[in-house]
Amino acid sequence: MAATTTPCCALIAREPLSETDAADLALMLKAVADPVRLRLLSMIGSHAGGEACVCDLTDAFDLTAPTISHHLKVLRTAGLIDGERRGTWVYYRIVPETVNRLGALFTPLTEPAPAQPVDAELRTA
Amino acid sequence: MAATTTPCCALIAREPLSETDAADLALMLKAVADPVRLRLLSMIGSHAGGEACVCDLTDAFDLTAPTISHHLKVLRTAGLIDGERRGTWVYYRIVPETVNRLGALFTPLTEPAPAQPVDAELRTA
DNA sequence: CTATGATTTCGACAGACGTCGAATTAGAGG
DNA sequence: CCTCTAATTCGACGTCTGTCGAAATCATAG
Repeated sequence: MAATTTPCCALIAREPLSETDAADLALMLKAVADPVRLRLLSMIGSHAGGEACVCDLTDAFDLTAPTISHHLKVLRTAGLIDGERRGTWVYYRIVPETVNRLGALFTPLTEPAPAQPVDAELRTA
Repeated sequence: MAATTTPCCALIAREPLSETDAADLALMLKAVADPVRLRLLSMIGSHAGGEACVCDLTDAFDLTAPTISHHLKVLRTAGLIDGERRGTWVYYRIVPETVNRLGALFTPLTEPAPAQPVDAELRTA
């Protein structure tokens, strides 16, 4: 019982990221690397019921509705949030699996190393 | 024994990010939201001895030395890596505290809520 | 001191990105 | 059917960003 534990660093520091994994992850990170989108994500996630109406979000910024809509689309395309129309309003909620994937990249691991290669962890929820 | 535990979501979904925190974090995330910089970070972190020479990194890409140097500067400015010159070569290593801060943002918390407000966690290592 | 190799700085350029106003789509309610 | 409001799409504009080649800096070796 020696070979399966690797008490080291964050996932990103385990082994060099493949070119395609890096490109993939960069897309997700780009989506989140903007002050407005960070706040949107945070507002949606911390809103009562776990979801927020676009109207609530728009009011919280000094930006036009098209701009907010654009940012929401970026987050949605990256799989970080999910939107649903109910009547006149559209409600967005966080997709925890995708958000967690980002966290796993940079969070130090103290657990035993997985049986599968790193790729598996990156791609799976 | 009721008020101090909040078994909820990631830090980012705890409460709405302040405007300044969001701007601050976006800077760090922008630094990492690029395929080349992600791979650089990964290569540095996973390299033997926890550090890598610029020459090693440059060889791994189809990019010119100035471009790699530019990306390293972005990572260094964001506080994600730290460089040191030893003789002819310059060696870079990861700054784990900064990297961990990113992870904490998106990683779900199952621990008791902190005594300090969320701001404290975002700013501290 | 000069030469050589490693790394960074500088200036330029093409492409990506955030923002807006105008126009469009989609329901709700007369 | 018409109107009103919510939200998205579209087109345009200025700015930021990734890349390069040329030049500068730094340290070791002759």
